[in-house]
Amino acid sequence: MENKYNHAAVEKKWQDIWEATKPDKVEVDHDKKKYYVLEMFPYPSGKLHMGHVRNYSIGDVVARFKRMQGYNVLHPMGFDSFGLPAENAAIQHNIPPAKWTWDNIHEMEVQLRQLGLSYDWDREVQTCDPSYYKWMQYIFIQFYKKGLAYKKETQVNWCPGCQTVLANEQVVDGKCERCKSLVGKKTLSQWCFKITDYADKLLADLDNLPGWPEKVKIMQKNWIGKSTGAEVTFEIQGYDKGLTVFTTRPDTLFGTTFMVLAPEHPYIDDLIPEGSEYRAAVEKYIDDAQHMTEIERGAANKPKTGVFTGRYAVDPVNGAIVPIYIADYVMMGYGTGAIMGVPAHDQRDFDFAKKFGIDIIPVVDSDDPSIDVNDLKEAFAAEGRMINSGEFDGMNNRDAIQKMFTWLEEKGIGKKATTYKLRDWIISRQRYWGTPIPMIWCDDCGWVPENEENLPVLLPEDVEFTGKGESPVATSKTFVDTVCPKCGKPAKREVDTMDTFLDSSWYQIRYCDPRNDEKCWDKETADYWMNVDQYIGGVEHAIMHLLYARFFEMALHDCGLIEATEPFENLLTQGMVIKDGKKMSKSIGNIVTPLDIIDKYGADTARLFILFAAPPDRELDWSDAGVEGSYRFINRVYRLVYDFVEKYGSGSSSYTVKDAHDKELRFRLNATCKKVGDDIDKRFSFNTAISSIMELVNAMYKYKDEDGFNEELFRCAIENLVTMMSPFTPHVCEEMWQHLGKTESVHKEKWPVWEADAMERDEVEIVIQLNGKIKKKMNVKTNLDRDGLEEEVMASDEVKELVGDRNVVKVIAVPDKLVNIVVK
RNA sequence: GCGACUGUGUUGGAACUGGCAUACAAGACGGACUUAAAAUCCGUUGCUCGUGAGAGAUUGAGGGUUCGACUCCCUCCAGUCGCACCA
Repeated sequence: MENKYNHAAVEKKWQDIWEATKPDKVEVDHDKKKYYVLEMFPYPSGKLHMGHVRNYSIGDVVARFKRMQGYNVLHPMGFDSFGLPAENAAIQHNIPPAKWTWDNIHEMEVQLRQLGLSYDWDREVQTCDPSYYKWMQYIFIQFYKKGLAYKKETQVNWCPGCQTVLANEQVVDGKCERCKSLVGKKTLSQWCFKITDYADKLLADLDNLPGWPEKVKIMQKNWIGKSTGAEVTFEIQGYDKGLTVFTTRPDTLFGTTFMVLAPEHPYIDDLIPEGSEYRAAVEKYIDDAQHMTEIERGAANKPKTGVFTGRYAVDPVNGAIVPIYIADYVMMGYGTGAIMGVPAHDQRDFDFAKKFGIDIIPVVDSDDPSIDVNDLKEAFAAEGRMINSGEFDGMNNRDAIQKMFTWLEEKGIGKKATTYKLRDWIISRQRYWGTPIPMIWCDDCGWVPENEENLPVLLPEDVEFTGKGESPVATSKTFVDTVCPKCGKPAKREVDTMDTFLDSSWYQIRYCDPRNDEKCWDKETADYWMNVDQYIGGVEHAIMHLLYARFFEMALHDCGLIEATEPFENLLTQGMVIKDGKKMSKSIGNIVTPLDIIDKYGADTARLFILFAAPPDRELDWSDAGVEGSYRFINRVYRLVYDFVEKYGSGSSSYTVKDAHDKELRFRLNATCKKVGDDIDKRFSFNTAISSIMELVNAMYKYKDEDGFNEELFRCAIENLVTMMSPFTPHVCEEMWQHLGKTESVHKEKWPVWEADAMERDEVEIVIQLNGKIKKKMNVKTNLDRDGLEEEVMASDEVKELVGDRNVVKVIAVPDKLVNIVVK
């Protein structure tokens, strides 16, 4: 051991040893309790950023701590390596996506190893590897067979600049993230997953996830967007089909004064035929709507627009004749794409009615005398008493809603219905760098899945990257033409690839059995490890990734491939790393590169700082001075250990307590063991765990200079200190441990157990309050009961003087804490 | 607009179940060591008043519950994030 802490040498030394001896390799062991800790795997952009360091430092502390507690810990790492940036590199720099990606993966592997993370690297997966995406294709086929995958005409985001389809996440503020063109819409035939089949289960099972942040559950709940109401069918005059609307307010049916169709509604072409005097205006309106972006159309407070169709509908509850309009404030994607307009009780309908001069008929009266429902300034959406509604008059409108459900059903004009905001998941991408969809089009048999023994369907390499039009896969001369797996006739392969969110929806299961060539995983093995006990990642994945992964787990369960129905038992969403109050970004120029920090201070310092500076779920403000502080602390501990070993060498750590200083140090040591363990295990409060370790170190420095140095006790304290720090700063602790004469790794140690008798103290300082204000402090015996404490305190001269001749009204005594004397 | 979260010294943050507000760290200042600097070690350090012992106010603002509130309740303000014409 060098007398000065040399982070570069120490970290290199132990990383090499760990790489050679693989201390974190795990297998199924039914004699041990398992613990599966997982951090969201990175996209291989080539460079690690501070967000990664934070994410993986948190996971590593948990993994190391759980191992010390005796669990069989699965802690894997891999790469989410399909995706658009690789393809952009191909287009811009003519580098094959595979080369670009694999180069980046190798670079990032090196950087991850430099952080000293305790992964079982033998389980590493890369989603772009054929041995991985083979099983992606297998799963797709299982979903297809279950009826969960289907192809349909659907509207997609279309970038006119790049001449290609974009995923929702590639549309930023209504613009293409690459060329900044305004994104429009286009109808294409796309593969979809029936995630909506699971809408109810995805929603209901959120209640079975107490280990998830409330915030994430609320976001998913809103995204699924369940609402219950009624479907009601209106007759259209002179048309043979009825018009069905969805409403959550059937109590307002009597107040309907118009109807609105979404511009994409399928009836429109039929309802307003060629030759109709309204046709031209309608066509123009729909055309304008088509060319509007989501953002333009969806902008809040956008003035209402619309066009009359020339048609009228009949309100089934009262026979009223109401005009039918087309307006873009009604969305085809929600409900039935048509609404009943009740201007008196819906603000949007109110705005529309005002603009088009439509009647406003109130059907719910307010109890508030300041609101006259016959002269509304805005829609009245609150609770009230029914009016103008036939037999429902006089009822509370909430009761009327319930009555209305059965009434509608009896009359055969409607029924109770549930709708969701959640849409089916469009998974086709007109992209190259993704998993090929293993489907074949045969003119005779239609869509046929590739035979499972022929998987994987490999991505072709003879493709051109033009960045335009359809998938680059279509340009391959070897890929497209094939034969039908069913009838053997010439057939064509699907050229679209899968959304990369599919790849990351099941990787957590593949990690359980990552080298299996025969099956996607051995079910028994996967059932041993799954589900993930602790998942850690950024909150930006609260909806998409986490919802998709939950859907996959449920669907895979229904395919008989896995027992669990939820993938992630507990979820920790870590906050962003910011600097000077702003997000780290190139344009602001406030990026701090992990490699620079590792170079200057070492990985242990980077890890310690990032865990110490803020609680894990909050934003973390990067501070160069703070990093210095963490570095100083590690040095301070190192010196403490070094000086001790130089003087005393190795020896026994079984001690006897000799004096008050010894007793105090023993108390501090045990209190720290308890607090650090609890902070990591129960609260993920790494910052306070570290601060109490710092307090222990301060106490040890103080003890060292006091009379009666007890070598064995101090050795015990040092050993426990190094053990407790090892999850945070694994390299330097391993080095110090060795220096203390230990031959086994510190990471194989058991977490220190605190001793109850060490925590017992004879005296405790309590607070004396007078009318709730702190006046004095007093030492009393510990464990006095309420009465005993009150008696002792009230008997003391100090307190008598404090109270004086005032009248004691009440005394509140809290054992071992305080006594509050209420006087008049 | 709806929903969620956050608000504590100069700064990051602590206070876990209502019981000593400001732990731990950063910064600043002072001292020791040094030819000097760095490093290290020790000390001081939220605010106002007071020479001082000490006193007073204080956790975004205001109110409430309580013997006692950073913590619970109500109203409001500011910031961050998510959703957003969802029928």
